[in-house]
Amino acid sequence: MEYNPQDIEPKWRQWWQTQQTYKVSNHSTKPKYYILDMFPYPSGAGLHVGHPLGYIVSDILARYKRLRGFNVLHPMGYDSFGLPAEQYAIQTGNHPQVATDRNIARYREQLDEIGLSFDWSREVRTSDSAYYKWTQWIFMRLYEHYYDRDANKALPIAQLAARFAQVGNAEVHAVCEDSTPVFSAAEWLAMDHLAQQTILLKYRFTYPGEAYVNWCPALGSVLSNDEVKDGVSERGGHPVERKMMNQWNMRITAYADRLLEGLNEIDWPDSIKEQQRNWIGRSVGASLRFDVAAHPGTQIEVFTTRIDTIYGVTFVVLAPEHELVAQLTTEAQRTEIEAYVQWAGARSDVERMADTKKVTGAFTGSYALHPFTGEQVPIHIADYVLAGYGTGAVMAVPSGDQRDWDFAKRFNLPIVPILDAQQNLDEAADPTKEGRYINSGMINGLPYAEATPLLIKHLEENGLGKGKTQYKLRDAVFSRQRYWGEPVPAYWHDGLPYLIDEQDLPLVLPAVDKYLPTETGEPPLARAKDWTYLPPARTIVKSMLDHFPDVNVSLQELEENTGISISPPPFKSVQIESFAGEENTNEEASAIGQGYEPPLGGPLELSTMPGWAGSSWYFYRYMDPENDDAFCSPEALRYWQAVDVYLGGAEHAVGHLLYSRFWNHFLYDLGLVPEREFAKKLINQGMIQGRSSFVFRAKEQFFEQYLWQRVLQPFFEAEGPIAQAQSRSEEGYNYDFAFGANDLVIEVTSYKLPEKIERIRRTAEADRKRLLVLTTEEIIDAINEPEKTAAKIRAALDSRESFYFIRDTPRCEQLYVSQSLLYKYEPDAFTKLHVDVNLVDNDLLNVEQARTKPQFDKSNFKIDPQGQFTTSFEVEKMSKSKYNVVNPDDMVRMYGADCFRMYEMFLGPVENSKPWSTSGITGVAGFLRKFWGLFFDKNGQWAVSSTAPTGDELRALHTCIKRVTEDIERFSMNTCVSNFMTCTNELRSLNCSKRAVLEPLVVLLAPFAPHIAEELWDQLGKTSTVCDAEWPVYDEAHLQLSTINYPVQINGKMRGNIEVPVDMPAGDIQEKVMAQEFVTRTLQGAEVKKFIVVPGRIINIVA
RNA sequence: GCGGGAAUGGCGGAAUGGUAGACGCGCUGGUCUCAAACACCAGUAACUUCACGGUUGUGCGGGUUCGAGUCCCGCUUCCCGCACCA
Repeated sequence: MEYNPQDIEPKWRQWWQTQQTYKVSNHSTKPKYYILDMFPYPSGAGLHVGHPLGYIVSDILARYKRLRGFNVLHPMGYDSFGLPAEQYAIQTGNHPQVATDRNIARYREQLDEIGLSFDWSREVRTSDSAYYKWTQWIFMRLYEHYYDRDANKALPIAQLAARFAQVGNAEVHAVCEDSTPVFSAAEWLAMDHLAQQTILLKYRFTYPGEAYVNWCPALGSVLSNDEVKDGVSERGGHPVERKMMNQWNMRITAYADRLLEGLNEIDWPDSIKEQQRNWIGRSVGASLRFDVAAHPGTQIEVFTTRIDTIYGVTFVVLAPEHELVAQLTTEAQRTEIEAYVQWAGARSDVERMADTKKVTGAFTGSYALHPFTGEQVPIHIADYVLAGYGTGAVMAVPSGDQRDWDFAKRFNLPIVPILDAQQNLDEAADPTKEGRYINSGMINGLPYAEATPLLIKHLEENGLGKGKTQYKLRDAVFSRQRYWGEPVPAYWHDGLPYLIDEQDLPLVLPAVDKYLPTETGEPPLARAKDWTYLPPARTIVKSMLDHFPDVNVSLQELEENTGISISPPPFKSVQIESFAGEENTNEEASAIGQGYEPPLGGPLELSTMPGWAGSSWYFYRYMDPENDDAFCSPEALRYWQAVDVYLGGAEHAVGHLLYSRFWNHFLYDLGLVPEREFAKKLINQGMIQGRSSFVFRAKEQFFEQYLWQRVLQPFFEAEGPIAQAQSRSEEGYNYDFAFGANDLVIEVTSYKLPEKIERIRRTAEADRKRLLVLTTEEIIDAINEPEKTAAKIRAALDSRESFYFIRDTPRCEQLYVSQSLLYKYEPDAFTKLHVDVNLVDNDLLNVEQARTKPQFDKSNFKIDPQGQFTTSFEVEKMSKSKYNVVNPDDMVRMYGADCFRMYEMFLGPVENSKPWSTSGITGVAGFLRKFWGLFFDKNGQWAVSSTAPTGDELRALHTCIKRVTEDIERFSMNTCVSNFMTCTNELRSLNCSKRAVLEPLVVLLAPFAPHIAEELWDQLGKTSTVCDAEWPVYDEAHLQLSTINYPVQINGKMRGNIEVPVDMPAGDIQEKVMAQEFVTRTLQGAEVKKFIVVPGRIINIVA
């Protein structure tokens, strides 16, 4: 029987499906193991060969753990809300669900082909209402909680309100907005509901608020910081501007410290942890206030990490947007300041980032009073001070900070040295902390370590400021003015948001007529009819009342008269199954809302949630995907706990991976999940890049004046119709002519193409411009279907853009077609493309056969000297827009899924990025064929025998078991494949077809190449799946040799080898080694100072 | 500028401080064949030698060690992330 993956693979995939081999139960006595892939956004482009890399790694791990006796949860789903589907909807008018469903179907098809062991019964889709019901539910829990600094965890907002009623907020240590006023218990109780709720919003984890946000006009939506790269939107690359808007926010800053600490307990790549630390950007320093001369009562608060440089302060700088700018500007300076503020405001982020070296600013005319010396220092504004960080104001120390130094130089402000270390402040600032302080009042003569605590103490004792920790992390903007996302489960009344009743979840996306913002600029949900919330009992009663206008009674009267409350309770207590061991109580809930009639309803929120909402908790839904009563049952959570290994790309470092940790910490505080961190181990798979192909077009001018007039025309005139291929060189260009006079193929090679030839990416745009681009595949088509191709070429060449270079694509690199061809077309004579001149046998030129049996005579082809194409490809991110996508389907069709899986693993370490290349896949294909060949004789007959294996055979097997086991454990899949190859080669040379050796090998191979393993397992006579076999254990005894081959070094240099029995004593070994010819020869009588035997390893003679 | 990572044949890449280059691709030669392809066998770091062998060699310069690709110190280059964060 011959190995033919196309025969066996679909058969077993079908069998696994009908057997439900991959279905996982939540009830098992086995230890659990949860291995998770980052779920994909199902884009219209489908999967490319880069996507499955991580899925294959996790699949191998999942299958391996299963063979080792674990109950393995290995699910997959789709992050199916998102912009592309919506853009498609805007363009076509179809509901985004349509595109989403279609894309998911395509993804599923492709994923299935690879033989991945996902339990599809647990699939989740973030855009399913049964799923986003729980996204909304978590949103509601966030709204109902605040962060308590004393408890160091999230607590119900009702408890906070209760404490306000007892002690006011001065004593309460809770995370809130800086602008929150201080009030006493009496003041709190005197506030009306509206005022109280407004205060509470400053504490809630999710809250609407005015803030500077990244507004993207092209997308018509705000974006979070991590969705903006280099001043443009990550998706689409549209410009982004800063704009003050009212948005829902997520108070992630409350967890800044917890998120930092948590990094220490998880096994994630250093780069990811570092990126997160960076993003959170904790810096410890002090905040202090400067009084302003001639403005009693006005203070400027600044933050500094270098309070030790306080005596070097010679001016103060405010951000142009700072709220005090207008007040502090003197009449004399007003014109200048206003002009500057306007100029700075008009600058986009891109511009600001582009010239950070340019020093700009303006003087307000006012002076601040130095808090330690009382000296007057000028107050400037400048856009190097950011409004969004710290207080938007800095104390400028030109001697210690380069930006302040630059500014001082530009505006002729004094620079005062403050350290006695040799400072050359004429050239640059000195940011070091070396030496002792001078010109520094109370800290003169002290070093840095002593000065800082002293100054902070002084600040705090004199009420000038305090030690403070500042973060770069901003609260995350949580609303998007888009359609295709989770509706925010809140409605508005009197300018305040209210949550809808939990019973009304999910709040389903309404139908709209168009997916665009309204004419007045409101989000698409404003187009929905009746996008208004009425609590359900009221909805019914009200509609009844509406239906019977004769019944002249209001809802309120009805409630009073019947005694039946048809309103939902104003605050719903949260039922919590606590994993943290202590119960959160909601007893004090009555403290708010007392004597207050909740609003009957109101217009629902028009914005939707951002893409990261649904992906911040999906790993729990897989544990219990059908549950309609909870996002996940406590039982399921207790069993599966958290993700053991999480696999995905590094591009989510500060987005998804940080938000998920935030939500998880929150859910943990509520006792809803058992672990602080949701993923113990994270592995980033490297990106597989694409090779982008470019076509070259001769510039028309070049063709007319140079190529044609000076090269081609004289050539034709001299030679007449060309019968044979010829070459000619001219000014650094080589032209190889291959065809007759009228239809001509010219290969042009040159290393100095650029100025005469333009490079064009092979894109839709290029095609639209009717540029003729032929791939080698199309050339092959041209032979098979000359009419079709001729028509295409004719159409293209009818235009003036008639001359093109044609380039092969990486997909066809096995075909020896040279890299660039230039066609000229004469309409009258053109009938057929004579590519066959270059090819040996036309009949064999279809792709399928060309793959298995290349039939070319290489000598007929132009191949570049290095055997590589020298021009015109670049390694880039693989992407549909770059026209460099390689499809896994094609690979699977050509070589089979097992081969594709193993080849992807064989490419190199999982975490490395690498360009995709198919060269080398034949090595893996050959291995599979050889492995298969161990089971069959030359005639294809089953050859497995029950003979007892020899020591060599057992050693080959057990070496393989040992290495593969160790390598899987450390995620070194590429060396696993090597080990299989080595073992197979050895067994082949030993002619081993023994069951005792091959059977364990099949199990070993099963995680990597499940199809061939299942087939051979079946042929070995097994009735149950190889997925449930037992992982073989290696036996050290089989690895032992009777002799050891020691390498012998003399003075650290390898000189030879010596074979000694395992049990030979060291003294005898030395005697034997010294007698060796190569030893005496190299030593030449030199005295041996030391004789080192590292048992089992090496011998080193020191002379 | 700051932070993280990397640098090994023609290529992808292997090497708990212990024979550098496993495994594969590519290339060269051979067997088979009318001839090719497939397959199989052998070779393949560089320099040197008829050969045995010798010398050099893991980005560069030092160091620790009997022994360094691996550890330490100082650089260079490249990739990734952040970037006027006070």
